[in-house]
Amino acid sequence: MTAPQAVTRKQQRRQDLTDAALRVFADRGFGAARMEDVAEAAEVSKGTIYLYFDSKQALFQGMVEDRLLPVFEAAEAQMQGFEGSAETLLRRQMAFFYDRVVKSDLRKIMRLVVGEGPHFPEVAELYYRLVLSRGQAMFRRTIELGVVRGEFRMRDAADHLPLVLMSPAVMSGMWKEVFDGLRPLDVDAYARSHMEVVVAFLKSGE
Amino acid sequence: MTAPQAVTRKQQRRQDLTDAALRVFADRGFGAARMEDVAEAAEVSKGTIYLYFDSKQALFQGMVEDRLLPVFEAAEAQMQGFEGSAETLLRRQMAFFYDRVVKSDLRKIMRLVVGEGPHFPEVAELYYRLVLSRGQAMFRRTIELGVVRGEFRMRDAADHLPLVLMSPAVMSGMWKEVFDGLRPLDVDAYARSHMEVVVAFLKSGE
Amino acid sequence: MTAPQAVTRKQQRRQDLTDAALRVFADRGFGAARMEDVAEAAEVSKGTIYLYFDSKQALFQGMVEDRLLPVFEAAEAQMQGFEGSAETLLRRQMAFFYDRVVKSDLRKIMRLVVGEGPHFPEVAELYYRLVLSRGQAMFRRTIELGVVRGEFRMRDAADHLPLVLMSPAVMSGMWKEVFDGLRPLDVDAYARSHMEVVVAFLKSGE
Amino acid sequence: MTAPQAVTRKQQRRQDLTDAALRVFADRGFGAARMEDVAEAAEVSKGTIYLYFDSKQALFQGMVEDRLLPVFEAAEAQMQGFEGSAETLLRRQMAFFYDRVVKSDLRKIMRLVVGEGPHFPEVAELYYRLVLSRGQAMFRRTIELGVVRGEFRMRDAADHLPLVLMSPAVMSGMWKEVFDGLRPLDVDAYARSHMEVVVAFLKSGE
DNA sequence: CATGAATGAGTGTTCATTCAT
DNA sequence: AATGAATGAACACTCATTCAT
Repeated sequence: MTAPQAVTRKQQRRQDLTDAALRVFADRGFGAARMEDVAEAAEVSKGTIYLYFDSKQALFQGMVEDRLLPVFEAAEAQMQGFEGSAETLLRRQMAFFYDRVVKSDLRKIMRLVVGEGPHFPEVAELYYRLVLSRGQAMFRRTIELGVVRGEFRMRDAADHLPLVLMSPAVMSGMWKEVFDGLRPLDVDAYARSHMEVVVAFLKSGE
Repeated sequence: MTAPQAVTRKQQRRQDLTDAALRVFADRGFGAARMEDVAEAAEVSKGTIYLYFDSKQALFQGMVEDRLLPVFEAAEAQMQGFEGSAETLLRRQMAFFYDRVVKSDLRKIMRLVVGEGPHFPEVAELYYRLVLSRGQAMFRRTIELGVVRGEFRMRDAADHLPLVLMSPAVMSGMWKEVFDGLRPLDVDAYARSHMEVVVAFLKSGE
Repeated sequence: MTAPQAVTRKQQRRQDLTDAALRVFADRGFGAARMEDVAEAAEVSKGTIYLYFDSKQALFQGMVEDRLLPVFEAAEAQMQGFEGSAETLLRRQMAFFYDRVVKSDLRKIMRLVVGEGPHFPEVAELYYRLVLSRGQAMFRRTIELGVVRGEFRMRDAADHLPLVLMSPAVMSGMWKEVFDGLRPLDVDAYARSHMEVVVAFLKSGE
Repeated sequence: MTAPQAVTRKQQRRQDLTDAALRVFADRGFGAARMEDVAEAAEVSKGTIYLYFDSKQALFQGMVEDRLLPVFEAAEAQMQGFEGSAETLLRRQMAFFYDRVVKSDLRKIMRLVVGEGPHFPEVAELYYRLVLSRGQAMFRRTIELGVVRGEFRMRDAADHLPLVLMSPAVMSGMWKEVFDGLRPLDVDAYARSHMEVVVAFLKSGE
């Protein structure tokens, strides 16, 4: 009887904790974040965190994982059975990344991965597997689709193209986190410039 | 009598310390780095660091500053009096960034700035002023030169172009630091792809 | 449920800590006393002290305050509604000071205030307000009572009399703390001499 | 040839150092005083102190000793061959103490001895031997002289009288050091009250 | 004699983690 | 499950002392 509710409640608590953890880790950095800060932000006591996570590091990894998983499910769901042009798909994919990552608090995770990744191999590995590897594969398939359909030019040695072409989006997320106080970035205008570059390049030939 | 030697020795010590600091901060992150680790890496005692820097934070900031300053002097020196085509200048500038930042230990500073910048406003500000602001200005001047000379097409709303077009270089530095163990990146090949994209885009019209 | 016990326990801990602090600070002086010594003396861990006091200095001040407050409540309670002669009251007040301060560990606080007061303005101020100012006022009232009742002679310029007349008691406390190992002081005999001087002087005329 | 000058110079340096030490120790307390502070106050380098004193503790002891010795030579010199009344001698002795100790920086040493004495047995012992023991003996001889000459009444159990009667002078020195900021003390007026008490008591009989 | 750069033991304070309630 | 008092390892920073110059 109470089982389903209990499970729901437990999941809710876990989510409250990872939400709080994201805020606190992003604010202070992993090292300077205190478990008590996370507890306060989640409105629970210090000890409670340890009922859900084994350690500060496990909380960090759990937070990254919990936040990353749904986004890629959504990404792949959106692309399922798309029927339009390659350019439209490409623009849609880029817009998805800007909307769901750069303009949301997921960009904080992006920055945390860059900042703390080297000290948490599991996190770097998770991010690589979940985001970078699948993201590049999706992007590559779209480019190939465009080539096949004659929308885009064929390129030699296109191995690095997905990373090169998506870098500006990552950069914009970092900028918002690190330099926005010094020089605010208009993400929408920036994203339009970015898309123009990508599309113009893919269509260009000599 | 001892003055010239003393100055040299003092400067040498400071450089030894910032070198050690770069290694240790990059390895462990600012929070987890221990002053004793830095001391050991510099082969001095813990107390000695405090003869040169007031605090751990001052060491971090001093290290970033000491390393950033010479590179931009070199960059601007190299561009002085350049006479060739805009495309050649552009390629030279990008190659400079790849050689002197991405392929050197300066990329570690780049990552540290992203990771720790939000908690050290002075560092973010220094990096913005020294690297991002001047770097974008240099890049923009080159693009404008190309437009004036008829090598490149004129673009509307080119405000964000320098950042968009240079992002892949920054990304490659991050990748080397964070994900190279999972999937090694061939920076030279990547840089060629990057340049191809930039040049093809700038030359492309509708 | 646990509230009444919790309060008691918390107060008890605080008292254990100030007791330990008094012993350790008196033994070693504020500067040389180690927080770990206090923790050991109170049979708690180092960290526990910081659950009750913000810093070493706060512990010192809290200890002085906690110990000083009850004694002056007791002093003024004892004098309430006294009906006998001024001389009896005077002797009783002096005896109270010898019993409760000079012959107890409160004399350690007296010495600490002299030793550390200049570096802890709050402590000096607290001691002045709680002990010196109120003590002199009490003593002065008793002298005035004796003058009014004709037991004591009227004195000109009696401003400094309370301090002058009580100084020997303070001195005896210091002596016990500093010089007793070199030349032990018989406090009871000393106190009798002191009282004899005070009473003889107050009764003397020209 | 240079020997006498060298000796003089060495003595001068030692005196500069103990002067500086008195200021710094009195200001900060022994524990918080830094050897570098003393060096700066004496306008020498840190290392130089160790050419004159073996350690911080030796500096403290040397300072106390150097300052105490001359004062007692002066005291005993002044009393040599005095021919007047016991009361005049007594007043002169008390005035000497107020002038040379309470109203000079020697009162700082008095307070330091009380504050640090328990942790520096040699200092306490030195102070006891040089000041307290000889001071009490001098005072006692004067009282006995007065009794013999019929100026003062004979007292039973007069063992503690010198200490009891001189306490107010000590107290005034402490007050100036510790509480003068809270309530300034007029030492001259205080000293007159003190003398009145002592003389009136010694002359009083029943 | 004098210097001041260098040392490294020592200490106040923090905070992840545990556990009795 | 939840709490929060208690722990103790860890670390930034200080400063008495040394010694090469």
